Amino acid sequence: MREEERMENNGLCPGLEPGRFMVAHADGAARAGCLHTAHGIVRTPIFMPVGTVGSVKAVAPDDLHALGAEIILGNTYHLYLRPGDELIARRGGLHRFAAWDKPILTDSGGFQVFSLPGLRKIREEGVEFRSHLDGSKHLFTPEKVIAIQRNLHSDIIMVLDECVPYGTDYPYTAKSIEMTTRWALRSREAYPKGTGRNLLFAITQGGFFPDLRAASVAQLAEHDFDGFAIGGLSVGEPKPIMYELLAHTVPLLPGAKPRYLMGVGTPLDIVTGISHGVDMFDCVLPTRNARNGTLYTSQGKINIKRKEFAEDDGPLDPACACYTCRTFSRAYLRHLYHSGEILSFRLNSLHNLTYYLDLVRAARQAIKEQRFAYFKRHIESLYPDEAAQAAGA
RNA sequence: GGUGGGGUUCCCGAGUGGCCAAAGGGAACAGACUGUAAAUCUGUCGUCGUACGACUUCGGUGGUUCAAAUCCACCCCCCACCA
Repeated sequence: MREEERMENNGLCPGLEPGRFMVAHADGAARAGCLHTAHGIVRTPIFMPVGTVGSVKAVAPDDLHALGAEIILGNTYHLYLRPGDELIARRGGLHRFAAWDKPILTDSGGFQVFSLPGLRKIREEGVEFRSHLDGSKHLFTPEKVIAIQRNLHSDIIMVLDECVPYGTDYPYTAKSIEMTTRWALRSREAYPKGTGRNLLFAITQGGFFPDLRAASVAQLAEHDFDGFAIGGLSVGEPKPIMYELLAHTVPLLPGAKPRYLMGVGTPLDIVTGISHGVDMFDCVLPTRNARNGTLYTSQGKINIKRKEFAEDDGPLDPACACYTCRTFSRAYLRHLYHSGEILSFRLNSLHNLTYYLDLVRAARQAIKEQRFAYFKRHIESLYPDEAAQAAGA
């Protein structure tokens, strides 16, 4: 099956050069393509499991290979603080250190500046913050963050950005995108095109103001980044607002470059993103929810801890081919959850990640076969509450 | 047989006259989780009622008191030590 995928890969994007991105199929705004990184080709649209500290929680690389993960995430902030990017560099980089030989994208730490409350100062030079581990003070500059990610041997380096919370006013947001742009340009200067094999992605921001979103994209798009991300969404805003902004922003991003919607989202969010032309996604939901008992199935979302599953001998999802679904009953998975067993985290994570990877694979296939709109309606039908909410009901 | 300690709402366990349907923890039930300080957090948790509230409960029985899980008497059971 892996071999088959590889052949499809070759068939999908013949002659794709290292470091390049290619759109092979389009269906409306949705597109399917390939991104060539230093550690191999990633087929888009893709979901990237989150492995913040160099580990996709509860899941080993073998499992990730089995469920078809093509690229995972690591985090600059966390790995810099512990065990240290230089230590990882001495181990031969994050791939070798973590025994993951496929691509890795590393987030810049911009999100941590946003999400970790407490002492932090954002100024032109960079961000001063305190470690959540020991309270020690650190300074992240755009240049420093690039250096850290190069030490990690990241395949896709994200620039340092400022992610503003929902509710941030217009004047602040307007200034913020200007600084995020300057930071991105400093990042590009610190790591000129052609220096190494790592790709460099810029992050567009703009809060919840369409014109600022457009301005941020315009400022960044004229420069030679390898990809463009949309940051600062799904930070507490109502879903219709996020969807409107997504619909507004994605088409502005350069069509020839990969487009990455950061930190999003639910299956519906992802399919919606794909429909607008997003190529890459990451989110903690499948792994975090797995650990908290919320599982995604072909019938929609279920909470495995519910009493109704206590004597349910059926598989978690009859339509799923993952190890968990092939092997265990809902009753057993519920028991493992209630007993606080470590195996619960692993089996649930395995399943949810399989669901997400299957989802993007199915989306890719639907695009290829020109039936993406139908596919999207099907996914919407699985999450009626969320779809209604997104529609503003 | 003696001496001492104890029996509290599903479990453990606070509570020694009114502010007690009774702290806290656990279990149970339900919900949340979106570039992971998340193996986390929130709610419910005697019965009936949407609620103000009403009713029943602290081993048993009887008593003292305006008022008892709390005081008294007897009884039942458990634990420790001594015989």
